[in-house]
Amino acid sequence: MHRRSKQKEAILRILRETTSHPTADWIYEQVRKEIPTVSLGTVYRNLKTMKEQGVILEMEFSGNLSRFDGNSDNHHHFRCDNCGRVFDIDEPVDNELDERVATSTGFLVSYHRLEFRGLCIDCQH
Amino acid sequence: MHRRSKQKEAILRILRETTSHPTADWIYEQVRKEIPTVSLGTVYRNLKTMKEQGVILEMEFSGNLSRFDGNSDNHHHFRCDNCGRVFDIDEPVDNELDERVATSTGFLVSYHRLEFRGLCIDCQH
DNA sequence: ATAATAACGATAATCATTACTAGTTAGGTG
DNA sequence: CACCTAACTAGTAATGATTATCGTTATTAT
Repeated sequence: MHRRSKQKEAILRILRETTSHPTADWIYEQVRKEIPTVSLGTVYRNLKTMKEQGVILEMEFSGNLSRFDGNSDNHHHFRCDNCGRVFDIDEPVDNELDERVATSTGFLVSYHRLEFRGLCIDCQH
Repeated sequence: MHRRSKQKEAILRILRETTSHPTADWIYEQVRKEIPTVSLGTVYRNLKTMKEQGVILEMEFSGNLSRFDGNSDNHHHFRCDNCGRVFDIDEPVDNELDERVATSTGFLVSYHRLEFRGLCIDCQH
C-alpha cells in the first residue's frame, strides 16, 4: 500500500508546473528549494514509482548505451525489450516528416530517429 | 594524418562481420580474442574517430540520461542539439506504422518513439 | 496511541564512457 | 636504412547518471 509524503507531492507538483522536460537532477534542485534536506535518491525513487504507475512519462534519451553499425546509411531500428537485441527495420525513411515539423515549429530539423520497441520472435514465448 | 593499427583494423572488421548492432563492450570482447592486451579505451577511441569520419554509425539508445514529463500520453519530441532542450511535437502518432512493422517482421511491436533532432529557434543564430 | 512498514536521507556501489599518462610504433625524411 | 616525431597504445583513474543499501523517520490502519 502507498503512503503519501511531502517529497513525493512536491516532485509531482513541480513536474506538472513546468512545460520543459526536466532531468532528474533539475527536479532535485527545485525540490531542494522547499525541502532542503531532500535526497537525490528520493527523487529517483519517486520518479521510478510514478512512472510504473503511469502517472508520469519517462523519456529515455540518447546519452550513453550506444550501439554501433558497420554501415552508415539512415535506417530505423527495433529493440527487443526482453533480450535487448537490435534489428534493422525496412520501413522507408520519411524525409517529408522533417519538413512538416520544420514549418510547423520554426526549428531547423536535421533528422529524426524512429525506434520501435516490443518483443522479437524468440522472446514472444 | 592517420596511421594504421591492427587494433583499429580488427575493430572495423569485427563490426562489419556481424549483423547485430553490438555494444562497445561486446566489440571489446571480440577484439580481445585476437589481441588479448587490447584496452577498452582503445575500442572507444577508435569507434569515436570512425564515427566522426562517417565510416560507421553510432546509434544512441535509451539507457540513462532520462527526462520526465508530467502528462503521460504518447507524443513525439524534438531535441535541440545545441542547448539540449526538449520540446513536444504536435505530429499525430502513427499507430498503423507499428502494425506494418509487426506484420513484416513477425515481432510484437508495442510502440515506437520518434525523436527529431536539430536546432531550436533560439539556437539558429 | 501503537505497531507495522513504507518512505526517507546519506552514502556507497555500479555501469558506461571519457580523460590522463607514460610507453610504443607507423611511416615520412635525410 | 636509421631516425624522428606525432599518432596510437595499454593501463588506470575520473566522471556522471543511476541504483542499491541501510539505519532512521513518519504515515496510516487498528
